[in-house]
Amino acid sequence: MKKMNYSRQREAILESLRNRYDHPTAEMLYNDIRKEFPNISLGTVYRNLALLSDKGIILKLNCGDGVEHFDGNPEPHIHFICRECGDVLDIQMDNFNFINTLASSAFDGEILGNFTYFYGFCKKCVDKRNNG
Amino acid sequence: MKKMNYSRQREAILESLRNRYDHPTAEMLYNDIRKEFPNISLGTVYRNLALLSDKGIILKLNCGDGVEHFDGNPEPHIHFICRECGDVLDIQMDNFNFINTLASSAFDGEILGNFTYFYGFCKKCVDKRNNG
DNA sequence: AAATAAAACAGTAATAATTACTATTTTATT
DNA sequence: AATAAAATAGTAATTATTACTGTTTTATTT
Repeated sequence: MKKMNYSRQREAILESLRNRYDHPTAEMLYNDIRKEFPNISLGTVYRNLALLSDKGIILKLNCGDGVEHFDGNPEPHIHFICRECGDVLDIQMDNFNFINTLASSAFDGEILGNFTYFYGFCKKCVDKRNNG
Repeated sequence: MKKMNYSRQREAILESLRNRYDHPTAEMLYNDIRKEFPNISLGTVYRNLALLSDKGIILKLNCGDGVEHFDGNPEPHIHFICRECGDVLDIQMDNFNFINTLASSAFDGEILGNFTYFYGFCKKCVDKRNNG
């Protein structure tokens, strides 16, 4: 694997991603980081996000809206997508990978893992519906 | 909802999709249908696939490769993606939606459903590895 | 069956997300 | 300080998908 030199931009991208919990797209991060690096290039953001997810330092998510989302937490975990506001949230469920065993017994091949997205309405939107 | 007139092209698209089990992309279906309708337009394929999935007659899948896949079986079911050959296969698992209940108790909001993809190596690729 | 209106079409142009290219700058090594 | 590799900004290219336009098909009404 190719050697990785330090870069301020990459550091800022990673830090920015780790400081937020909304699973942003490349463009969202770009807008964030521009405040600190006014002339960073969108290509730089994309390239570094690809690099970081190749190395397993971050996660790339396909939430179903046709745009790549990124997650600063590389540990496999479960996600939730709100049908109302579009937010992508974490669900903390330990030992969820038992479903791999379950699937293995229903499938003629080798199952290594899964990616699972739940959808529905987040607390914020449920509250808004009930109160507002 | 808008009324739907009959069209030969749409019928051919749906039939072609139902006759294959590899969860093709719009382009793959296009190439297939061109044999019967040499000057069908790719836009027509896209438009009809969108229409059909809006009506719940087919399913649109996001398999994580950045391209839309389609499934002639609109019943929610589980999918498997081969890391080797990229094939998208069905897994027949009844009562899988108990995981919604499981997730509900770990999440502060309303869970309506899930989409779950397993990945690994399909039988074909496992066999190839062992024999070839 | 002819007339009419709505829906669908083919073909093409436009859009959006992402990747590739290039000349320059930065980082790390000698 | 000199050098080579890696990264950058800025731009161009690519890919998947959607929108537009004038024409054809389908369905409805006379």
